[in-house]
Parts: sequence; structure tokens; C-alpha cells
Amino acid sequence: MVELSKPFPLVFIVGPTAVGKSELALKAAQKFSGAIVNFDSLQFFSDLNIGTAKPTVEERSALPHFLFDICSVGENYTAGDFRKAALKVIEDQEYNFPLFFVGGSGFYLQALEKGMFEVSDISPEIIEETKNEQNQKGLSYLYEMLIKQDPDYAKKIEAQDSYRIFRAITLMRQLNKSMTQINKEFQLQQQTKKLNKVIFKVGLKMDRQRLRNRVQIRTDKMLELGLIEEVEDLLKIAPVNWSPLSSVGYKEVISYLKGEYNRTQMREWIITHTMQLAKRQMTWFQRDKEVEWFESTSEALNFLGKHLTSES
RNA sequence: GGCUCGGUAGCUCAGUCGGUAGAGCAGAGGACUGAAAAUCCUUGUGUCGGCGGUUCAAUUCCGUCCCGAGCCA
Repeated sequence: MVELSKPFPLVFIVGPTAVGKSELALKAAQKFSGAIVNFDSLQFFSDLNIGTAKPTVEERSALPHFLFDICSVGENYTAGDFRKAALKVIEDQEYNFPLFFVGGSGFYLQALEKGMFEVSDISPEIIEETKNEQNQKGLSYLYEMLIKQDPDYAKKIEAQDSYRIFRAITLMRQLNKSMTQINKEFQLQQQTKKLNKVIFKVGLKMDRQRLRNRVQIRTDKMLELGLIEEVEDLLKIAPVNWSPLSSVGYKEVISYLKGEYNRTQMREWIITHTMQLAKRQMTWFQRDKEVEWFESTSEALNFLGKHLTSES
């Protein structure tokens, strides 16, 4: 056990899925008498357990864990919600524990570090109206509208990017401002939103072959533990369009249950889509030059041992 | 044994009425400000099963052989 000075530093453990982040977090938190904070976009939800490779309740009982199982099935939880919750955890706990944030959702970490646009929720009427327009006139109609109203922002996104086009149109309707304007206002106040703490970012990575091997083993384990049953239970209570159901592991099992895949295909597609996810995660985190990368848990622990104790 | 249909990119297949070929998926790289495990962008040379024949030219037509699926015996 190592004594650190207060307020304790924040450690962000990042990397692709299945690389061993949870294990590293657990060991590090044990070593420094710390606590673990989740920033995985799906592990916030109770009832998403096997498919998200969430540490079990028993595994979590040894140490304080925050932001696991804080939402129930059917709820929405956004990066902005996470930011608020994480800031609260930091405020409440930074004198109690070194906090080890673990997860694979880079966007959420960015939300915490850099802040989010200060925007209100979009009214259901606007969402409904825009959705109807998209259904009747097509995505290109929305994109044309975006080009007219905010050409600079339109240039930054692709004409096929349904997600961002829809978001931009609804947000602009809600606030009566362009995305460019919103972004500009955000830039002006960004300094006040930045997380001003001592932070260490530790990345775990692994070559593709080894990672694929781990993903295969983990996928088989998930199926053995009852992933299919977990999905069947979710389908009984979750709204049809609940977004977590379209995430890796869940969507393939749903296709299997619908008869679109046989069992072998389901397994193969879970593995393939998991690897694609891992790749996107690496693309995200490698852009962040503050991340120190390691190929093994022990190297990462050594680094933390050196720097957490010599710092501050 | 006979007949039929197939054999084209790592996979599933399209195509060339003869001028050496292209989609989807996979793979590789990238973007990312409220659904992010989402959403999207870039990236396609491969003895067109083998060997012969016809032809200026064959992956394409003809012959033959090999392999796979089906039907008939």
C-alpha cells in the first residue's frame, strides 16, 4: 500500500475493449487504496452485464466502485449526464481515494475533460417533426437545410451522417442558433469548463492478433455465461429502439433470435464487430497525446508506481 | 457411369453479345461535442479452376481434364 498526497490524482485507464483495462484498474486501485469510476457508456446500465464484460458485483465488492449500474433499462444516458455525475464523484471523493477511471468510451472522457456545449434538451415536438421530415423527404432534405442554414458546419460532416445531421437540425431548431454559433460560444468559455486536476492517462494496447484471440475467448465465455438469456430478458422489458440494444454483442444475439444468423454466424459477427470497435477506440485514444501507452499490466503499474508517488 | 448447374478479390457473388473485370462483406487507415459498443469517410491487380483449340486478341466461344452441388441410373 502506498500513501499519496491529497487531493488524490485522477487516473484515466484507456484502451480498446478486451485488452484488460478492468483488471489493470482493479490492481492499480488495490495498490494505491483507490476507487474505480466507470466511463464505459454501457456499464452505467444495470441488466447489461455479460455483454458489456462488466465486473461482477462480487468483484466490485472489494473496492469502492462508482458509476456502475446507475441507470435502468430503457433510460437514456448521455455524455453530458456522465460529465455531471463524474464531476460530482470527483468533488465528493478526491480527498478520499485516488480515482481510477476505466472505460472505452473516449467521447465520454472528452466530455469530462473538456466540457460539453451548454445546451438544453430538445423538445419532443422538434424531434418528432424532424423525424417525420426525414422519413418523408429523406436525409438529403435535412442535409440541404443544414447547408443553407450553417454551411460551415455542413462542410464538416458528411451527407450520409444521419446521426449528426439530425442532431444539428434539431439542436438549431431548439436554440435558434447555428452549430457554428454554439461552437463559438463554447470555445469562449472552454477554459472554465476544462477539468483542472492532476491527471494521468494510461493506455493499454496489444497487437491485433493477440487481441483477436482474447476477444474470441471472451465471446465464448460470454455465451457460456448466458449472453443469449441476458438478451432474451432485456427484450422483455426494453423499448424496441433502446439504443444499447444496437451495440456490439447485443445486436448480433438479437439477429440470432430473429433467425437471421445461425449460432456460428452470431459468434463470428460478435468477434468481428468487437474488433472493429477496438479499432475505433484505438483511433480515438491514439489521437490523445497525453496517453502513456503500455503493452502489459505490470508495465502500467510500474509507471503508476513511479509517477503517482513522485508527483505532487 | 449419364445429365444439369457452378468454379471470378480473404468470403458471398455480379459481369464481360471476345478488347485482361466490379459490388457487398472482411481487412487497413481516418473522423468524431449530448444514442458514441453509435454514426460516418477513404482504400479493390485478382494465373476470372488447369491444359489445349479457334482468333489480331479468350476470363468470355469450342474441346478436354480437375473440383463442388444437385438430379437420373
